[in-house]
Amino acid sequence: MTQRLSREDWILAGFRALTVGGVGALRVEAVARDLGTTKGSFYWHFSDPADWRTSMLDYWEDTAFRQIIAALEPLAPGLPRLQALVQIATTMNHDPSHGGAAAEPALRDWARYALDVAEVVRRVDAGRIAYVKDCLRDTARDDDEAIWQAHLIYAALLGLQILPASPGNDAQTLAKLIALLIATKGK
Amino acid sequence: MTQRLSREDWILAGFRALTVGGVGALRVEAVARDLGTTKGSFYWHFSDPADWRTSMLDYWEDTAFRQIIAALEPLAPGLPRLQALVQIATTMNHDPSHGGAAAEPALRDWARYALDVAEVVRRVDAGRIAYVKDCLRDTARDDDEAIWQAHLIYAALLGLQILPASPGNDAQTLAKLIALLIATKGK
DNA sequence: GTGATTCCGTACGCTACCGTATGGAACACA
DNA sequence: TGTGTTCCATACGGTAGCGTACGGAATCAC
Repeated sequence: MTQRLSREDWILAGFRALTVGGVGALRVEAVARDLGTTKGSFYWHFSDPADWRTSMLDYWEDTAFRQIIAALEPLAPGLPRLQALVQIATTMNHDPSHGGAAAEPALRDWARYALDVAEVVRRVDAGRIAYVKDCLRDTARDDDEAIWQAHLIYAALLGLQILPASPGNDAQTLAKLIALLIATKGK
Repeated sequence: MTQRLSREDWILAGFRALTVGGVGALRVEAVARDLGTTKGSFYWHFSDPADWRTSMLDYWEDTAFRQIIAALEPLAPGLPRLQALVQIATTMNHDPSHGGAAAEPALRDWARYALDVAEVVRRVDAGRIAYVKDCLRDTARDDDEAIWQAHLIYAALLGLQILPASPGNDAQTLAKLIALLIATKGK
């Protein structure tokens, strides 16, 4: 038992609550019970729930974008990175519920009711799409084609994550889509 | 002002609340204020909030699937229906907030925390995908290909609905995808 | 128009959460 | 061992929603 908690403990607990129960589960006293403590701890580490949520957003923006991109740096640019990205995105979907991809649907829903959350999600989406577009630079005919292809790939990825009835096939479906898009080069 | 309310009035008001504020906004007294009445009305028409939500699910399952499919019946089977379906799905996204497509993201998030909701959403998704697959019957090489193509198209549609401002048009992106999939026939 | 039925307003007790205030435990360090 | 700091538990008042009870208004039947 970690007796004394840190800010990060509360942030991670917040993501667990968000993943399991959605935005409505981001309540101080409920999460305190989950942590085996009281809100006395919370109000020591955070000024108010808004402060908590802001910290969660900062944390997520870091793990959801920068860390993944950094993990792909050692790979060769272009298709290898894109294929690895698809692999990561489709497999880490149901990972343990820390601040990773499992909380993303709830976070995306949260963004529909809170402007600051929407802004963070927008930045992450834009960054990811730009990254995918960059991976398609050599295979696409021109810049416009790379843009809409990246958009389509990312949208398909999001949609497949939503659909629960396609386990295991997500990576293959996306691979087929990418192969299809590349095959149209020059046509 | 409609003085006396019906069950359906409460159901539609529930979808408005769901669209604007998410699952957390499905509260009796708050929606009662929105309707200009009190919860005395609610507990007359419904036994409890669970009854309310069940009725909303029934209503949605009807409008989200059966009505749309019925609207496509007069069209010729195959591609015409699919193209019309894409047109409907991409344009009615931000329609007035009755129990239509605008509430669907919130409903989909709701499904992640409630088993009965998840079951309804699963049925609707499965039905829609089967319908798309049926539209692809003549253009796909075999049944398996039609299945994964339908899966991809529907996933892309969902993903594009999530992404806020798509460059160009969602309908156009989907049209390109469909054209691409059809062009691979026989290859 | 009057009686019965349908529908709604209001009041009450209950629970859950927020935010603050305050005392005290746990720890670091001398 | 003592002392200051860090961190947490508890208690309190306030708000919001749930569910019920009950009375009264609106509407219908005839």
